[in-house]
Amino acid sequence: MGTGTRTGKKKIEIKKITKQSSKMVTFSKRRKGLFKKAQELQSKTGTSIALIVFSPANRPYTHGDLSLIDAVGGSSAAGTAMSGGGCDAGAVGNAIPTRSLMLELEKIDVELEGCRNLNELVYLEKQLKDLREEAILQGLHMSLNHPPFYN
Amino acid sequence: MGTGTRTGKKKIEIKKITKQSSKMVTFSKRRKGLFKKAQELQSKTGTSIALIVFSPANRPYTHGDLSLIDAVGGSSAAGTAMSGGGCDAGAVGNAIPTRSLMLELEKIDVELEGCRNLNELVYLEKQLKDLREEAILQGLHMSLNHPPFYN
DNA sequence: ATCTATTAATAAAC
DNA sequence: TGTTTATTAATAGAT
Repeated sequence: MGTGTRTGKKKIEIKKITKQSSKMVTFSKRRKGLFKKAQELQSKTGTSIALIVFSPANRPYTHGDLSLIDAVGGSSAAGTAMSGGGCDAGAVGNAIPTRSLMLELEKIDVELEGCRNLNELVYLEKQLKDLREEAILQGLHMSLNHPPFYN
Repeated sequence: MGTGTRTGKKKIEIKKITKQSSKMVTFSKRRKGLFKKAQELQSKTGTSIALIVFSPANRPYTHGDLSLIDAVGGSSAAGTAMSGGGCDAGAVGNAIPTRSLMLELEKIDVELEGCRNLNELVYLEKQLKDLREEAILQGLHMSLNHPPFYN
């Protein structure tokens, strides 16, 4: 340890990432790892999984059968191109169930996060309200119809 | 001890996963690990995740913002740390500790996820607005980072 | 449930 | 971007 500049690996620290570049790298690696874990769980126990992860760039990555989420949460359950798959879908752009609602919601969410003044906040709240209202008008059930959760 | 009966962990064992009980144990362990990974990914990269896992007994376990899919929830709070934002008026120490604010936000978030009708949604939006408004009045930066989970 | 040998994940460097 | 590797974390099998 005493010989000055030694190129080598440092110890791993679990902390929040601040650098954007590092964040992207970490996201890629860990997203891959998470999906692998999910797949292993399915394989070993024969269970079903639905998983969505939004990248820092706000792109959705999916794994498993997203219709399961519809079954549990009661969203619009739109038919999808990838219907009921069971494998990694990778980046899917907007080709996911309830895609338009999700994207609108995510937009609001992102805006909220960057909100730095009240006017913007009020505007975003209104956006959120409108979105949900529209969802109901479209026949989206607001109530959850599922067995008890165990988290 | 070459021939005696030795209790202890075997190094190599041909695994047969046919027992139901073993499957249950494995599911419990790995489900926990998977959720932890998801939490870490959220925490480190500030991204949003929705995750559902069905147990062998067909019970749903959820993690993250399921509401992202099934309706309105949000508050996934991917934050670009406190870059940019304008400064507040004068040197006012954080009258509202960031931690307290985080906790309030988290409460709202939880409520939103369980929101089942519009009235509740509107109420929660108001709660969110009030919270943020108060934060500004207290001289707190509006660029919030989220506390996705507490280990 | 706790423990631990072994494997897998991964942060940093290249 | 991908590869390597030191180190940490996850976990299967046993108690």
